[in-house]
Amino acid sequence: MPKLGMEPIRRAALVKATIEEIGEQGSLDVTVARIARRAGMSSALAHHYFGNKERIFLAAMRHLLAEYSAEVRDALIAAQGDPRARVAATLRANFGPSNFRSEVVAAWLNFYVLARTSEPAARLLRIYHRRLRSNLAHDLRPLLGAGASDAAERLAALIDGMYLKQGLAGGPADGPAATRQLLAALELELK
Amino acid sequence: MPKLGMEPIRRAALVKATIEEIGEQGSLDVTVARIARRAGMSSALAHHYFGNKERIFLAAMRHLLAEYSAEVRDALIAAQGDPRARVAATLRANFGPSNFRSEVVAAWLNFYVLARTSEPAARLLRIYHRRLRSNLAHDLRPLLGAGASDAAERLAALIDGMYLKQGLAGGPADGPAATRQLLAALELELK
Amino acid sequence: MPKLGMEPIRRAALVKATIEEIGEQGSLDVTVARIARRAGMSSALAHHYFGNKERIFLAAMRHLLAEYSAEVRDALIAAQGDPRARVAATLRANFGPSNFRSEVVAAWLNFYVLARTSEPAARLLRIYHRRLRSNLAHDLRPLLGAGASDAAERLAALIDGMYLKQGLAGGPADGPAATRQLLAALELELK
Amino acid sequence: MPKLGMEPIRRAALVKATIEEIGEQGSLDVTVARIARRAGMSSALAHHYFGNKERIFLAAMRHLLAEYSAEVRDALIAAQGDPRARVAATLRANFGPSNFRSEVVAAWLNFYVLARTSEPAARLLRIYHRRLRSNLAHDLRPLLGAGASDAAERLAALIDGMYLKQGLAGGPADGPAATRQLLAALELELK
DNA sequence: CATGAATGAGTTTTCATTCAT
DNA sequence: TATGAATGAAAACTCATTCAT
Repeated sequence: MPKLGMEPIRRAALVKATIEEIGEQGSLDVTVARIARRAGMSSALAHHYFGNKERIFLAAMRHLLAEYSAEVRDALIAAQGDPRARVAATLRANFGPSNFRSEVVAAWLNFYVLARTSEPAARLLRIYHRRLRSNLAHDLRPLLGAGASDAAERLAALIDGMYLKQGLAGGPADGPAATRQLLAALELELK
Repeated sequence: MPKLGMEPIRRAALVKATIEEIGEQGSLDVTVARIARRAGMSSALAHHYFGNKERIFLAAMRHLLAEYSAEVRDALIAAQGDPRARVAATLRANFGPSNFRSEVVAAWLNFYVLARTSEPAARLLRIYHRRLRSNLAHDLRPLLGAGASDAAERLAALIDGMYLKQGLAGGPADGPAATRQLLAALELELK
Repeated sequence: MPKLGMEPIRRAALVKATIEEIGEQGSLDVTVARIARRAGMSSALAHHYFGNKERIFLAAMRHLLAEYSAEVRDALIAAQGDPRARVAATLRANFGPSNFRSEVVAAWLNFYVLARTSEPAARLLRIYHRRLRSNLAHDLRPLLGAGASDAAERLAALIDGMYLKQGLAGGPADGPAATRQLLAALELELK
Repeated sequence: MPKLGMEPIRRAALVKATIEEIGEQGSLDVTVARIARRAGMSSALAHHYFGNKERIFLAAMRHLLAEYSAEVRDALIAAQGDPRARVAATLRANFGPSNFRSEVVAAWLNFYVLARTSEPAARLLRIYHRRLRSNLAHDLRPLLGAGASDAAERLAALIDGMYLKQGLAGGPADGPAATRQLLAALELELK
């Protein structure tokens, strides 16, 4: 017997299953049928809720991005007003346990690929990119002045590079090591 | 009008077409039929020469890696013995016109994804990763001592991050800008 | 107009179509597409229900074997306890109208070939072989003692030989003639 | 440098390779390319000599049949005029080491299947069938009179049944055991 | 005599998506 | 709300066969 109010539950289950499936498979070549089975429903229902496969992927991306944003936001709140602490907090947030998990990194990498095909996916990724860079630049400005923007660019690229490295390694993610490297780079940027 | 000695010509044409196709499509979801057509032959012939699709991809990766290695090697020769010049040359080589072309970057990104599925692809990528890091570390050692290894890691990750950024941007690649950022980072590493 | 509970109907239709197709074609070189069309559905649906071609073949074999076993069983029941009547009944059952039809014989012959490639098919055929021989031997024991086993072997081989002959002839099967020969052989075995 | 007079050598090599390949593969699903490679030549050359695949198969059948006939003929010569000895010799010849080899049996079985598709193959097999039966009947006539024909039919079918059994078993062929059974059946036929 | 080159045609299998229930 | 039924379209891969050399 179908229940009322299932929609958000189903959608969340599908998003979760999508990320797990992509993470496990290491590729966007996952079938709607498998995602749906993992989420405990038929593929027809998955289509009912999302319309098509691309939209399932987009929802998963949005979920990851939202989780990521929340983690950064929390870190910034904790850092209060101190610019240097804020930059460090932003960097750290990228490698916290909820973002820098092996399967999330894998999904992330694949969404970069998706972005080459799907304009909405590209848009989402660009938003994330811009926001990260502008956050960093904003907090680096008082410390570095005109050079803040380039420094932000470098730090952001370094983060992405660390993700890529982790994506290639395949094993469990070593967040602390990555964090250490980022903080060292920050140190250098600040002389 | 079959001719003798076509094999190397056909193989090269297929490798070239594969990179172009992946670059254009922005995804590994390219068909052997399309690659073959672009290379001017039937898909059956492509299979005849490579056996299967994965092996076509691997040949394309090997080609890119070889091109890359050649560029780095040439740059190092030009830099002669000076460590600092050698590091700078290595960094520059990554963003030279033959490596940092839009379609090559796209192919590259996709090979990272392929590496999650195909062990041979992962092996190739790991070799490249290790070599880049050890090259950098070797030349940084006289300049930085114990910190050379971490610095090499950061510079290498920064390179990858720049590729990722370019991959996302999609437009024509701006090698000089990327080079500038890398040289700035090197400056910082060397105090 | 999809209906519920189609699975058993579809499976049965595919099994039937497979036997007909093999019988008509006289070879295992039948395509799933043709089988499916004959069964009134798309080849995709055939795959949905059976997974792959081999499993379609195996289901067809199992069907034939089950039909065969049922016919033998019924004949044995009718023969009651009398050993000689039981042996005769077993022999007759092999050439009854449901087993000794031209297309069934053709399918049978092809399953012998399939058994050389597919272990599950070989297993099925071995079971049938063993069962036939042990049934015969069991009922011949009281009549022939130690020689029962060899006699069973001969009668069983004779049955197979008759199938082979029919398979080669190609025309409509002449069950009564085959039965007559088998019963004559039985006569000889029993002196 | 191509040599003169290669034709019979090439043809023989192809026939041999065909039988081996079918025997090994246990199926007619062997490719011309594999047969040719096994015979040490290109598939193009195989086509040059035989025109098409079916004709390669037919040549292999003819070869087997000729070998078989020779063995029977030799046995009959050895048996001289004695009818009973001639029948026994004919039976024995079927299970001699050159005919009753595992791979030959496998090829044989597959040619039965081929005969359902290829009229020339069917013709060859019918000739063999008829000749075996008429040979047996001819020699049984002085011993059994009117019953000779039926007895010949039974013995011939028994031979085929033994081949089929061996074909299913798959292991090395046990000629002596089969011979023993055939001679026992002959014994029974002759009272 | 001999072969590498080449392909058209075909086959299995997969999958996103739709629809009646 | 939920799903089993159903399929069109596509893709990888295979192979007999042909042909120029």
